[in-house]
Amino acid sequence: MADKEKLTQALQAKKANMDDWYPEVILKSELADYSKVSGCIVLRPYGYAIWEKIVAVVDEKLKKMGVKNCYFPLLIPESLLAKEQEHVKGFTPEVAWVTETGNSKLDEKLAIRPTSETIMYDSYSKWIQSWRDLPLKLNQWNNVVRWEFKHPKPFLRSREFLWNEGHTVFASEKEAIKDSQEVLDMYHNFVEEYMALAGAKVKKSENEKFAGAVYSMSVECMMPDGKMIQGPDSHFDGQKFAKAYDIKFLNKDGKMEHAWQNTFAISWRMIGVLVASHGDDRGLVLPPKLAPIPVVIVPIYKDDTKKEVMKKAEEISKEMKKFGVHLDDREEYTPGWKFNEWELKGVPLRIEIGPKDIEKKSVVLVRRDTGEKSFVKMSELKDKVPEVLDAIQKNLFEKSKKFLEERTKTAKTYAEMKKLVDGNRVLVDFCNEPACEEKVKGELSAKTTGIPLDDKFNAAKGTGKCIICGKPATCKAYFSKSY
RNA sequence: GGGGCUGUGGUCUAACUUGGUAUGAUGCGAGGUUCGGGACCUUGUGACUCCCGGUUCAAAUCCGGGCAGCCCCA
Repeated sequence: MADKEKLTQALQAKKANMDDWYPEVILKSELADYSKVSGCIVLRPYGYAIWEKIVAVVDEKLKKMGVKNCYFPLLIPESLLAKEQEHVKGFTPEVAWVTETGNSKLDEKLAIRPTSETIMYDSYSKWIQSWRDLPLKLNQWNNVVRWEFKHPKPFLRSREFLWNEGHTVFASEKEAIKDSQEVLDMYHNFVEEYMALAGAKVKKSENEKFAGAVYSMSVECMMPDGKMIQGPDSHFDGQKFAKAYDIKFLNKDGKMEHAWQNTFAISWRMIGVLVASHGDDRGLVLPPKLAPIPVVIVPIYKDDTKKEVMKKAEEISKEMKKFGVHLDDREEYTPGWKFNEWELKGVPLRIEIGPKDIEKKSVVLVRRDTGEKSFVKMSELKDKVPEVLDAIQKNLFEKSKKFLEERTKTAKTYAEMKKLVDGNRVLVDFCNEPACEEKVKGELSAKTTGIPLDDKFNAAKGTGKCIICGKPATCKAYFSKSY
């Protein structure tokens, strides 16, 4: 009971205290666990199953775009890492190094990859000779290490994390830009349609762009406390890396040119956003499209009805196999116990079947998102289950969208922004100068979470003066507290 | 970057102020009884009290350092 009380307390604190609720629900639902290494978490099978689903969907989408998977080494020689100045400056404070093996020191220390631009582009410079070698679209699903010094948080800020890193090369600027936009759209679609999270497509400010990029775009999500968090991103790198790593090709006219490049990524951080956004006082709430177990059947029986109930439950389970149904046939737990456990684990839909249901030739459906119970004829179950799963998916997204809209404000003055910035994202006229952004960081602990992009990737234009410095606004930008 | 809190079987916890090898629950194993919202009974199992050092006849308890987790502020 003590265990239960503790759990309930922490879980019921979601609204009041996210910081307590969030790690608790991750541990109790067996998504992940802490490890002996600070900032490095253990992804347990249930959590890994969600990651596998994310990988499966995104991987398929990438392949459709002509991206091929590959694998590059975990270790990167120091000399390679140092070639692109801005990139190095951005990453070296967080790099973990291998300096010795066994008892001997290495001549050149090796970086554990914080990202793989440097080692991949060294190969690219060899592989790309002619315009016929382009475009080159490679991706790897791997792990990277960034030794952050802020307090780690499972998924949201971990020192090692899983992600994909796509690195594409094109013969022209136009092609590269178009491709980076398609990638961002793909991620945006994934975030909204599969994760059921409202995602804002934005261009990053000068201050927040990726180290080495010409410009960066991302999908930004809002956490329940109104702080923004960066989701998947897509960067246009121009020819910066091509020049640093000597990636050149002979064009159709026989002239040597530097190639144009993009990079893009989505990480397991999104699992954290998913957990925090959809979860409630009972635990996780998973969107059907990413739930390892979308539907669970809980049989209810007494000794004399056990045989009959189980037979029917197995029958239904088989019939519904394609929806990913799991039959909880454990005998050592009572139905009530199972209800609670599966709710904690966020299973979107529960089917209850007991003697009374069999009599009426129906079952009880219970939605995780609303808690709503309904009675459904067994004969209609095959149509009803996908319908309800779909409704849950939509409902989660609509809730997320509404939340983001409610928490989106505009401000005309700095004072107004100061009032609104706690718990909202605030749209203002902005000059896009790093100095202005640093000022806001210092004074309000807030930063830009991007310049809004429309469907055609036009960045929102400024219509007056930057509300921070008063110089002409070159764009509109969202300011908010962020993760 | 600055400040604070915490660390005891797998989990949650009592004892810490006032030093004497650890309380209770949960979990786990076995058996029985139960099963429509975390049932119950019997019995068994499980902790060199985060690590290193110091003080002491004696340390979970006091002191120092480390590690880890959490919170607040910049």
